[in-house]
Amino acid sequence: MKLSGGVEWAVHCCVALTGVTEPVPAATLARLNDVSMTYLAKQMQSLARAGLVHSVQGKAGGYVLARPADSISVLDIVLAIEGTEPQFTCTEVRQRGPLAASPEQCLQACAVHRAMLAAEQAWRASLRGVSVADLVATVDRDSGPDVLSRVRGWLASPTP
Amino acid sequence: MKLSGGVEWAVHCCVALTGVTEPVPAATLARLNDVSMTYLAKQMQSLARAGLVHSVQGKAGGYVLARPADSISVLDIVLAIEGTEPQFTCTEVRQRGPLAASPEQCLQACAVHRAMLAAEQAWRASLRGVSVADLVATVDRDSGPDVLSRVRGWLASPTP
DNA sequence: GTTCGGATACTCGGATAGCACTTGTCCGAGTGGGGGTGG
DNA sequence: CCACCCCCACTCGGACAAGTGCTATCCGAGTATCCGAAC
Repeated sequence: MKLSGGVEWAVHCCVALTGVTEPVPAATLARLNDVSMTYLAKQMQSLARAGLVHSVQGKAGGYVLARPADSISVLDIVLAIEGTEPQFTCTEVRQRGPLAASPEQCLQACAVHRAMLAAEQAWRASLRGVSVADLVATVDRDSGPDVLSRVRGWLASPTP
Repeated sequence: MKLSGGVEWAVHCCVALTGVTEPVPAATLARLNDVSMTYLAKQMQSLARAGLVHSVQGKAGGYVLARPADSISVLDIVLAIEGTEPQFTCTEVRQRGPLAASPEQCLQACAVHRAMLAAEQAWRASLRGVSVADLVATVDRDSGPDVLSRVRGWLASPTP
């Protein structure tokens, strides 16, 4: 029940990518956050595979957000990195053992399964309600708009 | 982001333990659910360590619920098995890299951290709102009260 | 001066090792019960 | 017949391996750019 560490990096990168028009290479994003270049590249690949960012190859290549920031939710990023399979897998304990229930008695999910499913739905709904644009607005409100503008400027011409 | 498989077993065992007065050994619970005896014993140990079930040693020993079923939430069981540490660990990316923020600018949690925290709180709240007694009531309503009564009878005198 | 071509350097992408955690298992410590023995 | 004591079988508890997925890394495929040469 632990989130992959790459999720944090991916979300931060999506926030940093807002407002930039030219592609940003993974190496630049890695230097910005001071993290492993190759590993962050892997996370960006996952984002590209999920269609959240658009990757352009070549000399001036890199990553750009594929959609407006207000249409990319944090849930999209988490699912892109972690995978879309649910966190709880019901093994149908009911149908095992000496008091096994018949399959026609198990047409609907068991009570335990439903409780877990409801909790995961709540979790997903909370993450779905926060978009990358919301995060940008929050950062601007908390720390001032110059923080993210400085990030965008650095991404445009990074220091080697 | 995957729950431990033992969580399912632990919840089912807690449901099965409702209404029984004499201690039930881990081996009996394992046979009821047709799962690995030794591994389920490990999960029951975690429940005992968390104070959810009371363990009695000796010849007629086993496990009993330590509290009324309506005061044991599914969240309690999940936390007992998975551990209480939060699923998301913020590595303070803000304070790293060439544009690192100063520590006094990071007095409150960053926007990403707060979004993840809110989602986890929603998840926990959903699980906290479901007690073992609620699960029992749900099973009784769905499949009839005889299902759980048969389970209790089998736990009292199990077939070897 | 303009245009075409190729070499180049830089990018992403998937395939590849290392490590931590979950899964699964085992044996020892402790305890209540049952049977034997003595009164 | 009853009470006491010892042995035992049964239980939990923590310590010990194996498998699986996350972490981290590398090298190859692909492409826009830049430079040079030809027209």
